Formats: sequence, C-alpha cells, structure tokens
Amino acid sequence: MDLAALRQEQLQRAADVVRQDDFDVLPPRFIGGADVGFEQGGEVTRAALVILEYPSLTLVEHRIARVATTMPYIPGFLSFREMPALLEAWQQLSQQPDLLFVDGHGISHPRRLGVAAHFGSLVDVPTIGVAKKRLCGRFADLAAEPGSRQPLIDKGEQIGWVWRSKARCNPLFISTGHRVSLDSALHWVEACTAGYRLPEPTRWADAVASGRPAFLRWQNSR
DNA sequence: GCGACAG
DNA sequence: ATCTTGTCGC
Repeated sequence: MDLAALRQEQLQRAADVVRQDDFDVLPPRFIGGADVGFEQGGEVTRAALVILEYPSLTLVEHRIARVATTMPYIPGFLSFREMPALLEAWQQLSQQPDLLFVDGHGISHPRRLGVAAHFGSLVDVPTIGVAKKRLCGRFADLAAEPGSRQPLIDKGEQIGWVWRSKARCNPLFISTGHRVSLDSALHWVEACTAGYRLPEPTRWADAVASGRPAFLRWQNSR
C-alpha cells in the first residue's frame, strides 16, 4: 500500500469534517455504538453496530459484518483497515442512528482523521470518537475523582478531552468525529455512561461483537 | 537520532 | 486487536 497516497487522502478528507454541532443532533432519539475486531489471526475484520434508544439506553438493534481484511494495522491509518467492515454493517442497519459512538479517535489524530471522523464524514452521520488510549497530543494529569477532565492539546489546538469516566480506571479520550463539537461530544458520552468505564453504546457494541453473557441474556429473553 | 504509536 | 488464569484491590 502507498502510505504517502493514503496520507494525502486523509488530509483531503479531513477538510470535509464538520467540527460543529448540527441542529438535528439535539436531542438524539437513537444513538449507535460501533466496535471493530479481528478474527482468524487478523484475516477477517468483524464490525459490530448496535442501536440504543435514548434516553432509556435500551438496545433496539444489533448487526455484525465480517469481511476479508485488506490492510495491516499501521498507527495513524487504522480507519483504512476498519472501514470496509464498518460500511458493510452500516448498510445492514434498518434504523440509522442520530449519533454514533465509534471506538477509536475522531479528530484527535495526527492529520485529524481518526476512524470516527473518517467514517462520520464518509456516510455523513454525526459521530464521536471514544478511544481507550492516546494517539497524539498532550494533557495535564487528571484528578483522581471520576468526572475529572483535561483538554487534549496538539500543535496548539484542542483536539479532544481526556475524561475519567470512573474511579480507579484509566481515562477515555473523547473527540469530535463529525458534526459534533468537542463540548457536545463529552456531553453525550457523559449522558450515555451508566457506572462503567465505557459508555453504553460502546459497551453494547463490544458485548455483541464478542458474544458477552449480557448480550446472550438479552438475546434469549425475546 | 530517539521515542511514541487508536484497534 | 488477539492469545488467556489467576489474582490483587476496592
């Protein structure tokens, strides 16, 4: 693969990313969660999409897509590796969300195009990046209290929030994906967090993707 | 040159 | 991400 070409594609696409709020984002009726994983030693990419109703945070739909992996994992180019499976799962959705939480970064990326920003701008859906690790940028130490936050800064601009969602847990990296401001991104993630480190949409997507007991129980009870 | 490096 | 049991701490 030609990284120089992909890098150019990122710069071009990043210019189309909307970092401000959309009027129809408020209030969301359906919030989605996306999680991508790999199987068979990485040869198969598995994308899970779930739809929750807001504010009840009730699971209303789940979809899983498996496609042949086309690219290796290269820091900074993750979206190209996950995009095919995400698009496949997206097409299977019978109810598209008003807002989507994507595992990974949004604009908190070296060229401001993490997977959340890339997918969001591609299908033109409001997205928020929810990552568990830092990719770039710097931030001051967080207080131990849950709820504490610090701006994530890179090259002189704020590209996200580092937020401690739960006591004694490592913080989350929240950023704009597409059509959602940084402050709103943190607002919606807070509104969808229910006592666990990860917000509900992300937790459910993860549970569905890996066949967690919580999901299996939900599936049997209907 | 050295260290960092989403999932 | 994934391979995987027990184990330390609240």
